[in-house]
Amino acid sequence: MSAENEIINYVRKFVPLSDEEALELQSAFKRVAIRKRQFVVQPGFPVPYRYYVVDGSLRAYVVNEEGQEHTISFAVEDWWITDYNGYIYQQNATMFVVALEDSVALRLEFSKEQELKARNPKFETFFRIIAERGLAYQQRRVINNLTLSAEQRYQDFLDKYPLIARRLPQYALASFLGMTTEYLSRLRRRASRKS
Amino acid sequence: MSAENEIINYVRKFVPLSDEEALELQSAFKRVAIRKRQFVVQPGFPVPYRYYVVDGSLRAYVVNEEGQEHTISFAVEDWWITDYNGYIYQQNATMFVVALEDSVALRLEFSKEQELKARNPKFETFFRIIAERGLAYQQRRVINNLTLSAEQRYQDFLDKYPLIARRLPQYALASFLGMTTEYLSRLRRRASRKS
DNA sequence: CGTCTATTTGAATGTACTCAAAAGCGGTGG
DNA sequence: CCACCGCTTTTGAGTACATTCAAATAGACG
Repeated sequence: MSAENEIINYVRKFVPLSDEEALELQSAFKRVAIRKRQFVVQPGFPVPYRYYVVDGSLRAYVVNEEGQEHTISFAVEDWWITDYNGYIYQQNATMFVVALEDSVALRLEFSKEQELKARNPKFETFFRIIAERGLAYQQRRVINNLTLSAEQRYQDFLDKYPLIARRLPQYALASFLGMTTEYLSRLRRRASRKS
Repeated sequence: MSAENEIINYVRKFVPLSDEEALELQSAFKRVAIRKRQFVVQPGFPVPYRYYVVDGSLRAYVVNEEGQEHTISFAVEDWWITDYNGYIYQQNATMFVVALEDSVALRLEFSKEQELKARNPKFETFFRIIAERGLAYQQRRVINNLTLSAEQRYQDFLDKYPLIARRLPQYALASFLGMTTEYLSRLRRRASRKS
C-alpha cells in the first residue's frame, strides 16, 4: 500500500470510488504527525477534526470529578478517533484525545466532511456506514459492560484484540474495561498462575 | 399532527422533503399494532425490520448464560428500536424486543430502507444523521456506565427522562442502568426518605 | 377473588475499589 | 554507561458498593 492512499483503500472497502473521486477524498485530509503525550482534543475546546490513524495509537478519555480517568476509546492503524459528541454537534469537547505513541494520522475537518457529503452521495453513504458500524460496536460494548464480570470483559478483549491488548498501557486498558489498574494487575497474575 | 404522518414530520426535522418525497417515504413503512408482551425480535431469528414507535413502548434486552436479563434499549413515542447489530448486518438476532404496553409502530423493512437510500440521497442523509446521533448517545451511555455509581446513574436517568422513568417497570429500568431490581428498590426508598 | 407477576425487605456475601508503599521500567543527562 | 527521575505496575490490607438468595408483600389481570 502506498504511504499516501491508506484512506482511499479504506473507503473503497465500503463504497466504490472512481480515480477522480478518490483524489477528491484524499485532498480533504491533512496528514499530521502527533508526538507521544501530545493532545489533539481537550475539554472545553472546539472539536474541528476527526482523525484516521495511519500509524501509532491514540486514546480518548474523560476525567470525572474525583480525578479518575476513564478510557472511552482507542485508535490504532485503520481506526478513527475524536470526541464524537463534540465533533458531530460541533460543541466543545468533554474528552481528552492524546497520543499513546508517536503517531501519524489523517485529519478531516468538519466543514470539509460536510462538503464531501454534500457534493457526492457516495461520501454520504460512506459516513453513514461507518456511523452505523460504530453504533453497533458501541452497543456491543454496552452489552459487555452490563452482562460480563471484570474478568470476563478482560478475557473477551484479549480474545478479540490480542495484539492491541499487548500494545496498550495497563492503566489505559483497565479504565477502558471499567476497572482499576490494580485490579487488572491482579487478574493478570491469576491468569498467568493458571496457565 | 395527523395520525398518519408522524414519520414524515420526524424525518423533516433532519432533512427537507417535498410532498412527493414524503409520500415515497411514508409508503415504505407498514403500520403495525403490537400487543403487550408480544415479541417482534427473538434471538436466533433474522431481523428484517426496524421500528419507529408511534404509541406505547418497547424494550430490547439480552439474556446471559445465568439467565439474567439486561435491558439494552427502550423506545417510546418517536424513538426507534430493533436489534441494531442484527439489522444492519442482516444477521440473526441476539436480543429480544418486546412490547411493554399495547403499542403501535411503523415498521421499516431492511430491503425497503436500502431502496430509499439508493433512490434518494436525502434518505441516505437522514439515516446517516440518526446513526451518528445514536452513536453519540451510546457513547454517552458508556461514559455514564464507566464514571457513575449506581445511584448517580439512576439520578441521571431521572433528570433526563423523568416521564419515562415513571412509565417503565422497575426491573426493566434497573437492568438498563446496570443494577438489580432489588438494589434500585433500595435506592428509591433512600431517595424518598430524604425528600 | 385467585393467580401470576412485580416489588420490597432482610441477612449474608463477594466482587471490585481505595489507599499506601514498594518494586519495576524507560528515558535522559551527566 | 551509569545514575537518576518520573511514570507504571505490583502487592497488601481493609472496606464498600452492590449482589445473591429467600421470603413476604403488593399489584395487575383475567
